[in-house]
Amino acid sequence: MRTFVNESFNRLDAEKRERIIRAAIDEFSDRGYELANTNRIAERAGISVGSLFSYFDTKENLFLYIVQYGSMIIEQYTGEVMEDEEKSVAEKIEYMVRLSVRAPREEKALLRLYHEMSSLGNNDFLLRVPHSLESFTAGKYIRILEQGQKRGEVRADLDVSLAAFTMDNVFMSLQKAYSCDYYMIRLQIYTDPWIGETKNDERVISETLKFLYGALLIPENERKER
Amino acid sequence: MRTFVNESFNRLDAEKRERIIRAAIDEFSDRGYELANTNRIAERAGISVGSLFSYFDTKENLFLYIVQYGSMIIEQYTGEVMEDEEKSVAEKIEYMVRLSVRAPREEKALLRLYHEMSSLGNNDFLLRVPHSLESFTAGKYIRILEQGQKRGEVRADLDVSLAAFTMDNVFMSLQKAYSCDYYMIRLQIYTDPWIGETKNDERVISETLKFLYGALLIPENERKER
Amino acid sequence: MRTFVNESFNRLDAEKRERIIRAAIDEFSDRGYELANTNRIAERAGISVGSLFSYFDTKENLFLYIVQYGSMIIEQYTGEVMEDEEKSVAEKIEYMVRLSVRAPREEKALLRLYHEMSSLGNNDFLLRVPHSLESFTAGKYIRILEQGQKRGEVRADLDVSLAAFTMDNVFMSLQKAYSCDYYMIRLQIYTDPWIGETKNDERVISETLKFLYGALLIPENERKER
Amino acid sequence: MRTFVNESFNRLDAEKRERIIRAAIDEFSDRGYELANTNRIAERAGISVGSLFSYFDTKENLFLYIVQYGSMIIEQYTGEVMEDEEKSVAEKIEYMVRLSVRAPREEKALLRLYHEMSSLGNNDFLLRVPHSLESFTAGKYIRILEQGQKRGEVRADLDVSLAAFTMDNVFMSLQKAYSCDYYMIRLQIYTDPWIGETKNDERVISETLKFLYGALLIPENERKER
DNA sequence: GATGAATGAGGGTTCATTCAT
DNA sequence: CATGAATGAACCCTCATTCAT
Repeated sequence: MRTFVNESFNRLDAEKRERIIRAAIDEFSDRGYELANTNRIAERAGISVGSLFSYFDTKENLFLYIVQYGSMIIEQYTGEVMEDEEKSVAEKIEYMVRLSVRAPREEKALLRLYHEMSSLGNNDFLLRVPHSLESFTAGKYIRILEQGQKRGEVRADLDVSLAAFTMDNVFMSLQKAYSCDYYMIRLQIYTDPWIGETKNDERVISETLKFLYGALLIPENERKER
Repeated sequence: MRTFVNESFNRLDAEKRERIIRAAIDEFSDRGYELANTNRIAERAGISVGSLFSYFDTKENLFLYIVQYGSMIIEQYTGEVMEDEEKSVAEKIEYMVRLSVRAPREEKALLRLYHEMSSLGNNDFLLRVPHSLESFTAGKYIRILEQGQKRGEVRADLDVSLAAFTMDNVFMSLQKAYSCDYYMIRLQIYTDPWIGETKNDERVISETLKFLYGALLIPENERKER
Repeated sequence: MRTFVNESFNRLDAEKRERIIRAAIDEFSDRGYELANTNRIAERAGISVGSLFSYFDTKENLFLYIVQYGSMIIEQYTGEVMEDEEKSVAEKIEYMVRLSVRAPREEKALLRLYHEMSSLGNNDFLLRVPHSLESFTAGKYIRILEQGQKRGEVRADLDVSLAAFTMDNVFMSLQKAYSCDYYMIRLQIYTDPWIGETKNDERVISETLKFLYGALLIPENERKER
Repeated sequence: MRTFVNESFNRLDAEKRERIIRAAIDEFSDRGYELANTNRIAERAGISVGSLFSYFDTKENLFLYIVQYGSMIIEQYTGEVMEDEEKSVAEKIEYMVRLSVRAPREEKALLRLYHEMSSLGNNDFLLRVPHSLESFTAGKYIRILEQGQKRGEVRADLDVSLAAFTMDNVFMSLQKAYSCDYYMIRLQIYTDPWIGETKNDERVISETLKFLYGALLIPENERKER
């Protein structure tokens, strides 16, 4: 795995490292890559620019490191539930949908950052972005669906790769709706009729689940016993 | 509807207006909002900066106008098919999925631009973005599903607002995968196993349709006659 | 001839152009290339940095232009005397020696600048430096000596290229002694015994001439009539 | 003689001292004074910056010390030959010319350094530069010429101070032509016609000698016996 | 004495916007 | 109305020097 950080950064004590990472996440997620200001990141972190640039050679490297770091944090959220053999596919999907709605509240900056990265748009910069999170996630989703097919929970006629891709799209869209202003507004446009109703989240969750179950699962009453 | 453009722009002859719009679309979609350069836009358009700023008060306004303009173009693509009473919901969905894969080829810059806007991320700027396209689209999708429910094509237990939202998410993700580098790479991660196979597009389309039909439609053999 | 300047600069009125050139010459010759500050150059010239960088793309280009400009000025000094068929080689040499002592007083900054360029030391930058002055001067000196050989004034056994080179070295060293602190001190070390004596310049001139005549010319009484 | 170094440096063992000096010479001659980096010098020398700055109070002092040191090395090259009573002036001049061509090959960095110093151009800094080498050399050259006059080898009408100065200028120009890129290019401009010929060095040497002999010496057949 | 992490002022360059012509 | 020269604040990154360990 490519490394974007200098040794010296890893020698720092955890508290300081954390401060710097948080300062960078906040700045990048507040203003986006271009508008983020390295001097301000240093200031937010309570260190000098000189130090910042001794830890990371360039603003780009700092950003890439932060993204990589964010990926790890997000991976942890998906956690062990997904690997749990006992859990049904339906339960795992529910876990992910709930996470997609809940995570943004706890790690808003991190998810914005993630969105920011995907927005780098269209320069060569992008090729240096670490896609480890995507690969990891993709593999996990595909495996869940494959296993679900074997167990008779998931529709046998689906191409698991593509089904996993589309499912992930749904998760991602949900996360964005709960972390980025633009997507939040978009959600509100759709849910305008509800405005003022409580328990919106619960409703979003249950409807999204209905959607995904319909798309992916074999209705319980039709499942063959194995 | 808020207007971001000065009168003087509308008095221009169509050819010049078109030139300016294209120059702006290209520049914004090539470099993203922050990196786009108003001087270069003027140059690309063959006019002076002074003129450009007499048509649009600020870079922001220019961008917003361009996005609004792009929305109109994209709206046209969805066209009359969607309103056609003769067409089934399944046919309309198929039309949209095919469009999501095809449109990026024809209007890549426009779609990137659209993505660029959604990436503006998190500043007050965003609140001024025209959401007319979203509102329009949202309404259309909701109506289609409502009608589908009446006709017995669409699952009756769905909340149409939310179902439309999720369906739109799937369309959007598809469009991004075919117009923005980052999302293209992400798609490739999922479809790695296929690499080298031909007819990828057709496969993406058919699998996405399977997904959406499963999520939204009542299987034909279960439909009640009305 | 490579051009380091943008069109816009040439469109400026002469007075402003002169001001900018002088400001740059002064700054570069005062502080040397690395320490010269483009913001200060703009300030000295009474323009904005923005303007300065619209005339010259980079500090490097500005410097190169200034050097090229300086070369032209210096060339003019050598003037027509050198081409005058009536003048003897001895007279031409005397002219150059006197010029080498006098010019630094009138164009100290220019000559320092020239020295500064030769001091850029050892980076690829150097290869972009215009050597037109050198080529021009070299050609002129070589021609003078060749003609002198034909006329029987210059020793026939000399290789004119190398003799011209060494003669030029002597001129250059003299110019530096009169324009750059370091070389001035060096001259003083040699002439320490004289300190306090007046007419030092005249003495330097006459001794340098004696040196060069001895090296290059056939004593008058030994010249063959042609 | 002013000292630019702290006691602590002299207490170091010779090997370490040498390492530091070489690192500094290399860095200064590679990049020039302004671009030379003290952190890199320390690194090249395998010591810490802290130590470096305990030996030398400032970058300037380090540079001045290094120049002084280089002077000593170069002095050694002129060696005893110059003092040898048996040798004729012609032989001594030939020795110096050959040295001027050869030395740069062996001590390129040192000579560049020397050139770099003379390029410091025009700041008060310069006044602190050690001119011991110049004084030493000047004295030596003057003495040689004086002795030559007494012996009837050197033209009696010359002012030895000035003749020595000009002769030194010729040596210096030669050294620069063989150690600094700019002056190398200048030499090539003069010797363009020769390009491709071998034995260029030998030719430069013999022509330079012809030049200097003509300038300084009494032709052998005209010498009075003493 | 030795280390090397930390400092922060400084500089080349860009670009949205203005305004005299 | 059109032009495009002019503006200057803002930003990424460097590096000589210090000082706590």
